[in-house]
Amino acid sequence: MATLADVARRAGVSAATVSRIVNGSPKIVSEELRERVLRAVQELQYVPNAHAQLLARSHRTTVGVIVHDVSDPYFAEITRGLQRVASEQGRLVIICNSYRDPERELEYVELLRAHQVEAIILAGSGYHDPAFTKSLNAKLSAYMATGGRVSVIGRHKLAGDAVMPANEDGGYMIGREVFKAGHRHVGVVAAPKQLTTTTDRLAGLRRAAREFHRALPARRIAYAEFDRDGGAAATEALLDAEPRLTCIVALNDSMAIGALSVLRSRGLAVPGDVSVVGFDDMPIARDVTPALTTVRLPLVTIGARAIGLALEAQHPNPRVEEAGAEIVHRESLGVPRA
Amino acid sequence: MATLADVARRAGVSAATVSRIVNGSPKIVSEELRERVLRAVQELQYVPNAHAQLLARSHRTTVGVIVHDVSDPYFAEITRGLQRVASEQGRLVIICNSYRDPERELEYVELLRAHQVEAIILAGSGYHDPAFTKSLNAKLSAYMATGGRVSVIGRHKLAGDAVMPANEDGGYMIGREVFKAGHRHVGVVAAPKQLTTTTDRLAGLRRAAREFHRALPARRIAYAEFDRDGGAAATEALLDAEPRLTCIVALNDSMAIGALSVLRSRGLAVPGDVSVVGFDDMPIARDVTPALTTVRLPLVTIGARAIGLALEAQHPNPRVEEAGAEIVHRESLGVPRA
DNA sequence: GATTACAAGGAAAGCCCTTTCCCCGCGCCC
DNA sequence: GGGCGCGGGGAAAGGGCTTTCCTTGTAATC
Repeated sequence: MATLADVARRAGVSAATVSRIVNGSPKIVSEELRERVLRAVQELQYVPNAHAQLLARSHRTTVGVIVHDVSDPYFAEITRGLQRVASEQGRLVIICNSYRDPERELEYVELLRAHQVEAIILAGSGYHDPAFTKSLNAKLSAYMATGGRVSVIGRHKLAGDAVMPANEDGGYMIGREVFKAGHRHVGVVAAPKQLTTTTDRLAGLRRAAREFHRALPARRIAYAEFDRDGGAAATEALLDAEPRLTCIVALNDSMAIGALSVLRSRGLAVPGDVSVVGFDDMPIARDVTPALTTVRLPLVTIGARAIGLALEAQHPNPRVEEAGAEIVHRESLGVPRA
Repeated sequence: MATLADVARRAGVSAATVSRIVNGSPKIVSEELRERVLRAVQELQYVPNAHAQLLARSHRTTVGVIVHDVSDPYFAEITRGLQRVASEQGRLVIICNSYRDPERELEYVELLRAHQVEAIILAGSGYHDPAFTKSLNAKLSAYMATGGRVSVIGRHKLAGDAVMPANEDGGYMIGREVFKAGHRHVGVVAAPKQLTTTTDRLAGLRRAAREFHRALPARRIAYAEFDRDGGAAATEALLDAEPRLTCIVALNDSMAIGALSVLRSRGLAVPGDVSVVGFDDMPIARDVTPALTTVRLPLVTIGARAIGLALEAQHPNPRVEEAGAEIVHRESLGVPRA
């Protein structure tokens, strides 16, 4: 690889001059040298070593994002918003997939810190695991202590600024819809218990249930992986245990799609026999049959705000912003069969 | 940020010793010093500066991947395979989204080179644009000239090793199914003309048409964006121009889903009135109604092989591997209405 | 007891760039 | 004509780490 020094030698100038030209420094350089240098850069196919630059420069310009999985539409949306703001502000973003492995999350915080990122954005559900939360917080605090900025999405009790999606509220809103429609035997297709997203959304559902004087007994809640196949598995379990179910509330749209598939294979009509509702309003929700009634979270905005908080000038107090939810009415929720 | 020197000072040893301990060098260090150093590392929350390390070390250990969009299932699958091999081989991967912008692709090659990556993997359709191809090749060659490895997925005429998905063959196979079923008025919902993926898949379709003595006139091919909404738009255009269509071949599953949605809103039954077939077999293909008949590409394997080629010991000649395709029969393809 | 051999740790030379500081020469002013 | 200011360029000091090469102290050998 050609280096700055090679270019300088070839152009017959000092390294300083090359650096100034290549980086467009404000310092004035004569047209003649500029041309010579640019020609040498071309001829040698010179590209500055990014690591050397980062070492030499003091200001940081890249931010790290830790998500469960970018290819999951939920995170893809968040990331989209985040990227937009990042490029507006001239920042590069490094994306890390934790695949919901707390250990890996810890490792990535360290990796990002090693890469001297300006800020770390942590998106995705938290875990009900005090030991883990503590060590994550320790790492995050250490990072913040040295000037790093941290911003989290939908996480309780973590250092740094936070944007909170309306998980509890959204659960409440969709619960109301379901109970308002008259459903009494409602099953919940839930994600793993130790995810805070699960408990938050469930809490909202319970609040709605209380309001309508309905029960949400434990046996009507099935926990499984937070994806399509998990949704299918949980639905099977629920249906086997409670054949009288008239409505299934899935804790996200992927799980709802799994539920739909099981229902179809059992010959149950949706919403004729059983209603199904989802959560998140991912793009595919409108394209399945029947189209999903679900709750929309402003994911793109959430991502944008998270990075916005992180990039703003230093604030003494961690700030918490709430992001609302809204019901999207489509076709998968009906009234219970008489 | 604490530095190596800080740790050394605190532990009362030299920087060399700290480096050896932190990196687990083979050189033997006494138990006593090791403990002192590790304690200092703990107390100072020391994390090595990755850029300084990369600068000081000679061997590269991260590979760069340029895709159109990781959140697109097509690339998500490829990336999954690629990541697996990468972590098996102790490599980190940097993912860059070009969003199908050739300019950005060029920039990313440069960025990855600046970051001293060991290999660059380029995934996703090529462009019918000689000028662009030439400058991309120039950049890639410059990179390879300095020891960089390049491996491309589904791209014609590019430097480096290549893995070729069976676009032409897949097109041929799905075309055969369609014509075998008796369809005579077949419309194609195609991606932009300048993508090689489009022309390759179309070429396969044409080969099948010739074999069955059928025509595929230009007016029955509608070009649009390579996504769900593009599929919808192209389908509208096709239906307006040729109301007698009995089958729509979409050039990927997303476009097929867009087609399905238009057909539904026009009250046309699938496959009763119009059949629809897709391409790629992305996970959602089985969950839409009707489930899509499509062609499956071994995307995970393709990703794995691409990085495999790149990481293997130097080979003089660029190698090209072919990856097969296979038809997945589901419900969206029927026989034409009599 | 002198010599050798080796184990353990340190000094210092890079890795490649940015940026401050300094120097030189020129035109300008009084 | 001497002093000043300034435009244009270079020297060199980092930035934080790895690794080679040395030094030192100790044990082993005859």
